[in-house]
Amino acid sequence: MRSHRLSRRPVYLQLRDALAERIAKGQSKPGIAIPNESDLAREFGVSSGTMRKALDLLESERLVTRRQGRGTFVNDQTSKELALRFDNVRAAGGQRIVGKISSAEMTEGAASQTECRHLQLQPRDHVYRIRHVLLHDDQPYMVKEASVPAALFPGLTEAQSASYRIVALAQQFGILLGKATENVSIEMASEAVAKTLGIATASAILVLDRVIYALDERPVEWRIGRCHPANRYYLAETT
Amino acid sequence: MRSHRLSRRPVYLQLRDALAERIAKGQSKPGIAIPNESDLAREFGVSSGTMRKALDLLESERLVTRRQGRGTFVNDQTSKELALRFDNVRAAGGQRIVGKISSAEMTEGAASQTECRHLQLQPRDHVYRIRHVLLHDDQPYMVKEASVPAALFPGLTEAQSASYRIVALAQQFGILLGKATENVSIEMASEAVAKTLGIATASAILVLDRVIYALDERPVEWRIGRCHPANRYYLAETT
DNA sequence: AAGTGGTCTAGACCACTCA
DNA sequence: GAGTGGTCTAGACCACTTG
Repeated sequence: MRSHRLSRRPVYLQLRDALAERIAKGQSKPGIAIPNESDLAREFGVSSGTMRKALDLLESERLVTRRQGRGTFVNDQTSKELALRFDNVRAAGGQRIVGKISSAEMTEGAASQTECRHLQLQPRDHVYRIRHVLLHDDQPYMVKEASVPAALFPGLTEAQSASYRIVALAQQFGILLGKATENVSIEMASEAVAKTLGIATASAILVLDRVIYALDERPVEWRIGRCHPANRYYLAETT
Repeated sequence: MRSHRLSRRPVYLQLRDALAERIAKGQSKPGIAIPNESDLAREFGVSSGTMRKALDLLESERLVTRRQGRGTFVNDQTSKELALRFDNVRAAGGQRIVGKISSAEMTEGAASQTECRHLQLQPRDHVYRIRHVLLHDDQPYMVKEASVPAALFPGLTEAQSASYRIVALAQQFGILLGKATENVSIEMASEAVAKTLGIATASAILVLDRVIYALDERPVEWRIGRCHPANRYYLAETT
C-alpha cells in the first residue's frame, strides 16, 4: 500500500499532507484531539518515529498543538492568538490593534493587472473585492481594500464578507494559511482617504500592502491598508 | 559521564550548546566542514539520532549548512545572504539596499534610560555608540544611530567601528545572532536629519527602530535608522 | 567505490496530565 | 495508574556528491 515507493516524496511529508487534508476538510475539528502517535502510526502502517516527524511538521505549521500528557489538538485558526498573527500594527503602548468594521462592501469582477500579479491569476479569473473602514477606539484608523481569488471562495456571500476576517473565511473554505509578506511604505493621503480617516489631505500615512499565502504557496488574499500613523507603528520580526 | 542526568536539560540541547560554543569560539571556522554525524555521535557518546537532532537545530539557527553527500559546514555570518538578513528596506524595484558608509563616529558612555530599556542594561553599564550616514547610489539615504553593550564587545576600537557591520563584529567577538524585532513608524524629519538627507525639514521619513538579539536572547544592538522613503519600502515577512 | 547527510524502523524509557 | 507526548537508542537502507 501507500504507493510503494512509486512517489519519491518522503513518507513523513505524505503523512503531513494526509493529516493536513483531514484538518482542511473539517474531518478533524478545531479544539478536538486527534488520535495519539502510535494509533496514527498503526493506521498508516509506519513507525511511530516517522509519524512523529509528520506531527512535528504540522505543529510548526500551526495546524496542531501538542501537549505532553494531554494529546494533540487541532488549532482553531480564528483564536485570538492565531487570527491576529498577520496584523502587525501596534498602538503606542505596544498592544495589538483590533479594528472593528464600520462599513463593508463586496463586489465581484475580473482580476485587474495588479491583482493578477499579486494573486498569480490570469486576466480572465475572477476576484471578490472587499472594502472596509476599520475603527479603533471608535475612531477610523484604516481604510482597507482586499481582493481574494473567487475560485478559492466559491459562493462567497455578501453576508459572509460583511464581517470579513480572512482567517475565519479560510478555515470555513478549507484553506490552510501559511505566511504573508507585507510592504510598508509612506504615502500622501488622497482626498478620499483623508476624509475617511478625518485628517488633512496629503498627510503622510502608512500604506500596508500585504499578500497572504496558503501553506501550499497559493496566494489567498491581497490587501492594501491605509492607516493614519499617529501613535501607531508597524512591528516586524526578523528571524 | 556527561552529568549523569543531574541536569534535566535534554541531551540534544546540551549537544547543540557544545557545538554552538565551538563555532562561537572560532574552533570551528566558517566554510569548513565539521565532523560527520556518526563521528560526532561517537565523540559525545550519544546515538546518531540524538546528534542529528542537535545538528538540525544548529541548521535552523543558521549556524551550519548541511548538504547531502557533502557534509556539514559552518556558516559565514558575513556572507551576503546571512549578513543582509536584518536589513529589510528595499528599493522600488524590490532589490535590497546595501548602504555604503559615508561617515562614522564612535563614542563610549554610560547607558541612557532608553538604551537600558532596549538593551536590558543597568544604568552603570557602558555602551558604544556608532553614528553613521549611509549612501545608496551615492545619495545619503539613512542616518543611523546604533548602541551596543560595551560588555559584549570588549576593546572595540574606533578602527573596527568605522566599517561597522554588526554581523561582522558579532562573528569576531563570538556572539551568535538570533532574531530581531523592528518598529517601523513615520516621523517628521528634524532640521539636522533633513539637512543630512538633503530633504525639506518636516518631510515624512521612515523611522526604523530595531533590536537584534543573540541566540541566547541577550540584546546585542539597538539602532534607530531614519530613512528618506522616496521609492523605498520596508519588507516584512510574517510566518 | 567511498563517504556524506536523509529517511525510516521498532522499540525503550522518561515526564507530564488527569481521573 | 493509565494514557499522552518527549527523549533516546542502535541500527538499516536510500540519495547524493566526489574522487
